[in-house]
Amino acid sequence: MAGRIREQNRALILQAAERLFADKGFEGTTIQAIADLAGLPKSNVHYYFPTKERLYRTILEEILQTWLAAFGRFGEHDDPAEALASYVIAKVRLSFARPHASRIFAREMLNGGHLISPFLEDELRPWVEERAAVLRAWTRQGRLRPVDPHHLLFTIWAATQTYADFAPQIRAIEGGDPDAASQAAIARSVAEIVVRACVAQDDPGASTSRRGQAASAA
Amino acid sequence: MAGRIREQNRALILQAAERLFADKGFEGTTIQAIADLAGLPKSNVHYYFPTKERLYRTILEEILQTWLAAFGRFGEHDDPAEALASYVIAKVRLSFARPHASRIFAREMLNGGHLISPFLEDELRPWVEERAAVLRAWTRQGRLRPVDPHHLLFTIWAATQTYADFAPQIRAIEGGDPDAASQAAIARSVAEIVVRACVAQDDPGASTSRRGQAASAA
DNA sequence: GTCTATACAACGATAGAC
DNA sequence: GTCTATCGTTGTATAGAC
Repeated sequence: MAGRIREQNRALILQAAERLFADKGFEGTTIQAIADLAGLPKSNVHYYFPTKERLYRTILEEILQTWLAAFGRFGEHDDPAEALASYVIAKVRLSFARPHASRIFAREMLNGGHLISPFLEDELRPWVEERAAVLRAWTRQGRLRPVDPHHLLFTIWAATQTYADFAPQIRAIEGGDPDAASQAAIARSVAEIVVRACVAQDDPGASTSRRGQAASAA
Repeated sequence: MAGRIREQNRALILQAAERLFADKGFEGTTIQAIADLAGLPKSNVHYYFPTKERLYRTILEEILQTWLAAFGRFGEHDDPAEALASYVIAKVRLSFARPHASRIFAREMLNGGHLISPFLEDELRPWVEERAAVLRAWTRQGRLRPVDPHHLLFTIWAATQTYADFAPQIRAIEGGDPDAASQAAIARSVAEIVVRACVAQDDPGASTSRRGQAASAA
């Protein structure tokens, strides 16, 4: 069963490469460093992935799939507070669960987004338009305050991904990396900010999210 | 007056380098590319800046100074809604005015923050503690809802800087880059989200910011 | 399938003519 | 102060032995 070794080595390389691409970027990562971290000779990396760019794109595509799967699919008939809170919480969880993926995605944006523009146009944009329609419907129904749907989503994405992308900043202010309990508290904190920002005060569903989740300050 | 040429060439190099470092990162930027963009031979870059790292650090330090100057200095006796809104608006303005600076800062974070950790510890952290004290005081006075001060600030930073750092994403969703009027509308939108999220409903100062700034959706 | 040796290109940096 | 030529190093990728 030679396929076993093949699978395992591929996985080792992908894992090492994801971490290094996240930490140092594409140009800052050498194949030698990937090989060292994976515990393999340099040539083996080239054996499994013909070029550095091919390896990078393999990783990037897996990340985009993960991103897509994490998008909430809330609809017009969901409860606004609940739907938004659970979306925010899922996104914060993803930032803590796969910080390297988040940072590779962030680097792709900083680099101009050329490699992911098909994703942005074909996947993200339609998703945003659907969600914006839901948000506007909620506003018409008086369940959501009038808020620009696009900018609300931008704010949610930014606020949730900052815990992965700007981890050194968080670390410097909080005095260390958050443990599992803190991560859950952070997710609630951010969800609370978002819900408070836009869910109508007299919406019955909002009451559950408005209470008992006050800040647990450092 | 040979000093004139010196100043001008230095400025040309710094300007070109800031843009390229923002677009492609430190490793992704070649001195040749900087020289080409500045309209100078490669050797001249080395004449004014002995090493690539020296050039990079010069740019980075100027950015940190700009960042520091943009920090709002709101205090306990300011109006919460007004103080937070003007801080958010100033930060959004800075993102649009100096997107390259923002993206170099973001890359520094993604790279682990090693070069800016003194800044984070010595400048940012004390500023955060002072502002957190103000936010807590406002909450005690009943002017601000109980919200985790740190996470509120993280959210503000992330939401404002995303317009520089993740510009390709904004572009893909909005269908183009925002003009001056759109930039002002964006600043108000984000400020509104932040103010609504945490300013107490019965605070008299909040009423001005709560009205008439509804979304101008795309 | 795995590893060693090496070709080839690109980059940062320097020396030295002007 | 400016520019040309070049050195030394590093990195990707490949060829070929095992």
